[in-house]
Amino acid sequence: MSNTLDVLQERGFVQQCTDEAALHKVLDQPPVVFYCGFDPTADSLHCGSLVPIMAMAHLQRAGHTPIAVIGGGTALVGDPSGKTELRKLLSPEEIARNGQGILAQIQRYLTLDGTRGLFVNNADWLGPLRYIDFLRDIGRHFRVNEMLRAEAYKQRLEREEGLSFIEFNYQLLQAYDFLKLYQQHRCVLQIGGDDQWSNILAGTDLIRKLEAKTAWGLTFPLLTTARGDKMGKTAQGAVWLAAERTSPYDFYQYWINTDDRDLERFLAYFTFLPMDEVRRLSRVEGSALQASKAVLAFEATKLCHGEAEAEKARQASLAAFAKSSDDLSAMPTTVLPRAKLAAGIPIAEVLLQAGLVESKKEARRLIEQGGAYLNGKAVTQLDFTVREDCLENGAILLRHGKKKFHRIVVQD
RNA sequence: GGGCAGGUGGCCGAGCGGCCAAUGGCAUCAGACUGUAAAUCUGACGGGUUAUCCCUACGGGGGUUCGAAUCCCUCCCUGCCCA
Repeated sequence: MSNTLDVLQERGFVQQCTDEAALHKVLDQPPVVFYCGFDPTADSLHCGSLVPIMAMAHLQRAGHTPIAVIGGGTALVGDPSGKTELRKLLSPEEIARNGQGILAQIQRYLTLDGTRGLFVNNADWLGPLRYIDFLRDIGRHFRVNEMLRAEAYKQRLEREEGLSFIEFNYQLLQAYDFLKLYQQHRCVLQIGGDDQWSNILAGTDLIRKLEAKTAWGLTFPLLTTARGDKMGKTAQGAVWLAAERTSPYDFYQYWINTDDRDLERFLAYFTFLPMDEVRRLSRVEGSALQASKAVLAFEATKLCHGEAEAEKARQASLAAFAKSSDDLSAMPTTVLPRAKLAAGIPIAEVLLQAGLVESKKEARRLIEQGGAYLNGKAVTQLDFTVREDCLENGAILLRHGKKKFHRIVVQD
């Protein structure tokens, strides 16, 4: 069996590593306890977080023990790494609530049963910290001149917004996390995005200084799409893992729309398909890539929402785009009272209610530009009224542009 | 604490008394082309019971003026230099 580090490397997960040869050796003897932190800045993770999650899953599959650390304490401070601006601070209540949501999502990918894997909140040990004690025990090990040289701070230092003292402390807290996890769980590896590199090093340094032990760090490349956009962001906002925020259908569509150039990387990152299969799927050319993208979309949706939801999303997608299915049930749907429809509703109103436009002015613009469709036909009249006779098989299919669909059904 | 320079629409960045809902770039959206991809071209791009009418908007508040993003006062925020 190949070493997990080789697996991660082959799949493109490794950007930097503190000591590759040594880590390779360590990972030959599972279980190695490792951790990755997640910011509870929202009640759901978005698909950018799938990179660390998948990396953790690969490590767990190889017999290692993951600790998912929810940054309940550090989120009170705010990580400046790689950020160009100061993040707004969250209340402790918000953070606690967000942590719960995130835990549920991570558990779809990892087993965190207390034995094979753990879930902890760093607020547990950061909360009770006493400032003077912390300064004396931990603070003394940090050189400010050294910290200032870290890439993570450099950007902010050079920018106009500057860097506040609270943010500057973030690195100490994250290093302290690593130390605590080492002391409590013999955790010897931290993984994270490449913007975490200096924070991770701060942790391994601290463990060396205080425990005279070696710990390792591993970072992933910061994911951007071929176009240079941040992974998981669309014009409509982030692609969330929570079904209430991004429906399985929309999640599926996100992956279907992957840029050709990203396909191979994404298959490697976001599915568990063997690399031979990944390469085979990526080798095809032209429109045949669409079928490969469908595999990516299905696999990624299956991991996040389960096979049944993935299948429904696939059917709805086929129904909308390829007409080779008639199961539209997974498509985002709005229910209207039959009486209201019988009375007639202006098309702009319907588009607005369906969430396909954000204002009536936008609806008007869309119609004027020929981008509004009702049951597959372009709507040309600005004042078109939607009535009961628009129902086809009990539903109305609205479309914004080429690929944003929404279904309207009525209820008595 | 003192001095200087700044805070403009999702971002960058012009404007410096009326012609400003605010030049330009990026992003976004639609159309054409296509493979639910990319690139390219064309158009749109604050909101409102579509009106050449109203509302909201140039860090917050107050003021001068017929009229302010533009001038004055004050508060808040940021950077640089000095302490």
